[in-house]
Amino acid sequence: MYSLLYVRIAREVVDLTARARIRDAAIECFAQSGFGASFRTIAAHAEVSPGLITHHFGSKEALREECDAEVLRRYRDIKTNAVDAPSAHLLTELTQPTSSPTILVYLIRAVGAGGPGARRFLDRLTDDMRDVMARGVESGLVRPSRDEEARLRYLTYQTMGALLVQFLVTSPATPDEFVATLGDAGSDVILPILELATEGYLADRSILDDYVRFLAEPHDDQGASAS
Amino acid sequence: MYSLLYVRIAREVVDLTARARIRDAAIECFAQSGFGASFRTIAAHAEVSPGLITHHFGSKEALREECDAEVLRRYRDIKTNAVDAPSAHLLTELTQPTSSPTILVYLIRAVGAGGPGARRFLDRLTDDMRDVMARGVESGLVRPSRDEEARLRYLTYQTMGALLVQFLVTSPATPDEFVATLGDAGSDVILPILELATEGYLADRSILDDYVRFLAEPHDDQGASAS
DNA sequence: CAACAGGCTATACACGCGACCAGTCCGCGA
DNA sequence: TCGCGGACTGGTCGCGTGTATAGCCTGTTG
Repeated sequence: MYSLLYVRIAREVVDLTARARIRDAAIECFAQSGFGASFRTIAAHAEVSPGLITHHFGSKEALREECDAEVLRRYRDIKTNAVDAPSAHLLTELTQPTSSPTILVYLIRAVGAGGPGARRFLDRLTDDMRDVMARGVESGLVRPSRDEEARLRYLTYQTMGALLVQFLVTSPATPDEFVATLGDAGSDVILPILELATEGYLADRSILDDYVRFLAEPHDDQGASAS
Repeated sequence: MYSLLYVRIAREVVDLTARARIRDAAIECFAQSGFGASFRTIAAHAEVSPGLITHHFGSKEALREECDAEVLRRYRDIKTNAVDAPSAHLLTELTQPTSSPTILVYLIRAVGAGGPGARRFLDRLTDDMRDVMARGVESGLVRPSRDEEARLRYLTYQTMGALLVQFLVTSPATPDEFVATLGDAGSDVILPILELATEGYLADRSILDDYVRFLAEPHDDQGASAS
């Protein structure tokens, strides 16, 4: 019994157990070539046979879920370890090569894949953003919103969406190439981001004020919606 | 000779020629189920045999390109026909069910597919946005930017990205269902959009001002970058 | 009337995928 | 020492894809 434990510990230290190696290889392959990466590719990358993946995970979907969980875990680690750098907003933080390019690209691909998985990732991202924004509002750095949750969600969608689109049009060969692209085009993208963040782009307040006034009016479609 | 002409005209009026029917069916299927839609599905939708698609278009990529061109053409038509409604920004216009849901979803899917095709679509969208923004700046409705092109590009990426993400997490069964979803969640999304557009979310100008001052400083990495 | 041309169909092919399974090897436990 | 169980392998299967091709069927032409 304890010898089995020994083996497990030893393999975790020196080189991981085959199961973990497959998982890590899958994460890398998914980030590299999308979730269409074949078992054979992953197996070759993990230096195991294709059949072993099925043996350990049963199906591709199960493997995908385990990879998702692992990436989410690592992402949280990166976030909590980077609290010392109080960046103003999410994108600045994500753009930093601090977080592993593989994780960033996996996030983007997970969102890009859509479905419930994408929703889970976005919820997690929203959670992290929520803390940042709350602290920002408290410190007076960011304006309070009339609907904090809605603003949070849309900001997340917007930010991740811009990142996703940038990724899609670049179609980089490797995650590192993508973050390099971000750095290259950085001077072109940071200025509009900051401009839009501090000034917006509408010079006329009337549209917003009209809409707020419209929302303040009583509506009748709420009570009768269920019937 | 004229009888052949007659046939052509008649089919264009009553029902289109098989080639056009395939193209339209492909556009609809691509919007409905993505570009992975099979020849068989498209053929069934166009009421022809799968082989006929190959016969007319040669390959799937060629079919795709023809669909892209057609959608872009129709999109431009929709845009030019809707000049009478001077909407402030793109998303308001796109959200309207004025433009056919199929076209909107095809746009989103084309961007989501990535690659050079996505770039073409985004460039076209940027072009349209450029006119709107220029007119807005002229009329004093929107603030001028320190870098109009960069703002334009990022705004397009942001807007389309948010739309794309929304589409991906909803994973609607049909284009109509998607625009319906937009309408349902509209009250949750319009407010943050307007807020962010007119006020931004940063209360402190210092970050932007610092960056602008930083850009004004002379840089040495430009001349030595090539070596 | 007969022959032809082309739109159109049905079938067949090659390929890559995930899933599955019989068999091998190694190490722990009795 | 023997035997058992799980890690692991390589090959095979069915499926669905895009592509290629041989043949039918209709309308036109000499």
